Amino acid sequence: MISVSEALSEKYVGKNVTLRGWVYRARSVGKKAFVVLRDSSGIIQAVGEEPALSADEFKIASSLTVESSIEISGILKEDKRAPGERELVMNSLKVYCRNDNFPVTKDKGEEFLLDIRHLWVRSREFTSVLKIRNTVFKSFNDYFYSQGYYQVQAPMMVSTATEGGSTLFKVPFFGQEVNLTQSSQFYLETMIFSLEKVFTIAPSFRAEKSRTWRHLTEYWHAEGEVAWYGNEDMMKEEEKMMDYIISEVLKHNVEDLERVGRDINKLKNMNSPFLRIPYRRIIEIGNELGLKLEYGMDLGADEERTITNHFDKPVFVTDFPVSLKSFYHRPDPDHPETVLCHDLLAPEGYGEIIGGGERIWELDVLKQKLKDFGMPEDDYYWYLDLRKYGSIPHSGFGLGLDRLVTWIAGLKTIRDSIPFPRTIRRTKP
RNA sequence: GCCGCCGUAGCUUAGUUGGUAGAGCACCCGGCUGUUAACCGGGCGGUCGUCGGUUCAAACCCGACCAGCGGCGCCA
Repeated sequence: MISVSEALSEKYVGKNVTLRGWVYRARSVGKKAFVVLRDSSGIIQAVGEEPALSADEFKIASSLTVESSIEISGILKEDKRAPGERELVMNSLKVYCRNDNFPVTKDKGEEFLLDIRHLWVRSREFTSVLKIRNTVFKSFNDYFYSQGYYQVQAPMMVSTATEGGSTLFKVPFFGQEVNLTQSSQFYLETMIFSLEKVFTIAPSFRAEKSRTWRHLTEYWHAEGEVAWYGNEDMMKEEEKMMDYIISEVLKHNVEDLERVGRDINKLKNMNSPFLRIPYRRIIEIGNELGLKLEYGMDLGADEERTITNHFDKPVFVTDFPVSLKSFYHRPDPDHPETVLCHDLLAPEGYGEIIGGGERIWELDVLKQKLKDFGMPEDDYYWYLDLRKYGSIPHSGFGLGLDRLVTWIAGLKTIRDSIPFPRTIRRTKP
């Protein structure tokens, strides 16, 4: 038993081999049956005719249907007429499951593809997305392990919010209520006091009723937190991480990127250092590009698109005004009206994929911030304790892995980056 | 939450001024000695999203409901 990619290599030419998989296409011409077989590694054409196949087998081979599961044996031959220039000349055929009417055909609409996502995940296009996604997740892990980080896990059921409280999912919990987590950040912060450098990959949940190409209700959140790091240290780490992830995708997934239509040359250009532009300057650049921005305004989707289309590499936007960021961001001691933070905006109009920065580590400053934001100290007693006992400067970040995959693969919507997207109106399949 | 849009066969869709539904793909049958999303001929397949209204007559006009999509805001 060998895989399709092995069968396409030189070493099996002339040998009798057996392949298992699914029918990608089936055609018959006169006394010959052509079957294109698909497995996880690729597709290969097989040809069948009598007497190498029995009369019964030939009849079955010439009437196979799309996505039926089969096992075929035969001699591998070079043949310029076959796609891939190698094909299997069948001498036996076994059918595991013959389908009638596989629902996916050449005509497919976006909604229908979401309804039959459990079948669409077999398509060559989506298989390529899954392979790119796999490289992104693996290389994220590998990068941080190589830098001495520890992977940790935080609870998904929590009682405190990290962002605004209105975006929390409430779930019943033994007669009480808990929330599904929006971020593992605060839990990661607790663990830097023992491990110093930690990261996690976990789902985060947002109950915002977003209807956009860049939001999921449940998304994969990669987060890191590092003792003693300042904002600039954190950005440098993220640049190296991004370099590594992109180089790994370019190393393992060129064929996949081509299949999903990604411009690979653009991706090759995405190496560090990335630009660092303070928020104040972004406002000026936006106005030079014809936008009407004022200091203190948040960057909306249109503004972000205009700005990120202006650059051909990712851009760190730093030093946001205090009012635009959540309570845990550390104000710049030299410019207390801004916080020591960064957003990483992907170019080509894709926009924000990372948010991070220094955390407030002084107890009195954090208490004041909680008060300013109208958040009850009691709920955050454990977060405040971190500032009471051996508190240290530290920084962290959160990365939207689905957004990263969307950008790297050049996809139209974040829903195409994940096998089973959860959105405001979709929980099936 | 706000603004906009769509719903006809399993899928993609045509359907004029209101006159009772047509195609391509998939599937089935037949043909073809090398197909490349094969091709050619035939066949199967429709509660026109649901309910109600107007009309001699509704896929088409009106209303309500259901389902979904796009954009904004929020963020990763």
